[in-house]
Amino acid sequence: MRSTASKSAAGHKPDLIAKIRAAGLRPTRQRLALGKLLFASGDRHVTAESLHLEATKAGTQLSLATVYNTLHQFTGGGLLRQVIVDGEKTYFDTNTGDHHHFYFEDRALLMDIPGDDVQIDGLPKAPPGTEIERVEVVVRLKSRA
Amino acid sequence: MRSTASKSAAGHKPDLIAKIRAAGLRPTRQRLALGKLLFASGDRHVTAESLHLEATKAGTQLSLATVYNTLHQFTGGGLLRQVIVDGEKTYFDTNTGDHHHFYFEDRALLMDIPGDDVQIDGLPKAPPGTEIERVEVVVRLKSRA
DNA sequence: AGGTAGATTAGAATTATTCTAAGGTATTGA
DNA sequence: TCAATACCTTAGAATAATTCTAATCTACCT
Repeated sequence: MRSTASKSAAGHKPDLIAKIRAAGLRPTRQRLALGKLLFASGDRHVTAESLHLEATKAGTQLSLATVYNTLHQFTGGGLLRQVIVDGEKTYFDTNTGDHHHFYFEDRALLMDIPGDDVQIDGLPKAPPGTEIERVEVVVRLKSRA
Repeated sequence: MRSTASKSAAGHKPDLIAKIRAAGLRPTRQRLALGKLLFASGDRHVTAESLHLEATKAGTQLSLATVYNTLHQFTGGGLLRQVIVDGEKTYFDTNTGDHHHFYFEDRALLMDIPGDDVQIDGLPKAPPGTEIERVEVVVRLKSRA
């Protein structure tokens, strides 16, 4: 053995490990594998099922329950954002910034709305005793006949 | 018998019967009962379960499946609008006009945003081959600490 | 290296919703 | 008005997404 790096972290980007640690989580094999899939490329939108399939195909064996757990833990740690558009499935978005979504109804596909140009005017104040946590805009698209 | 009105419609507002007929549906006892609950007062937001409970309390016996069916049929006929905010439940809104929602996360309660003052600017065009079906704005509220 | 808190897992449980097949009822045409 | 029929309703089973449970494992601190 030439290195003192922990086994689980071997061959993984320190970035990813730091990211997971920053979320208050241990960098386990499963979390590293899912984190790699999620954060390697640009912004992504996944469901628990799609990510589980992807991980399985990539050779990581883990249960769907773990994927659900991990997605929620990542969300809790600010690494992901949950987006709800169709009541069937819950989507998780690696873009945690303030932004909005296109939703392709036919394909059940979610896409970030590029740019931060979207502006909403004329919103009434939050009712007494409450405060606005977030404003979500979903633009529902259907394919043109 | 002094009247020739059909049995099921007895004692019900002709308005409601017309409304249900206009949606292409027969004014059955169950639909009239649910329609009465839904459209008697102003705008309402219900879930299948809440409406089923309400109907049961009001003395109408009907199955939850019928409530689901009826809500979807009313939606198909343009009498209701479906609103999805939390992935747990589907809400139905008697206000079918163009408007947006406050969502009280703590209470899982939906409320129309009053007025049509909300304006959204800076939205990009719909991607090629698609068209915008609807723009939905949900303002998520949490109670202030 | 060993103990322990935290993580993972399989499978059962839960929850919302839809389906199915059988019996009921509003409508319509005679 | 009445029977035929197309549409409704229903109980219960089925489905699908997600969460829970309790047992086993593992990362990490000492």
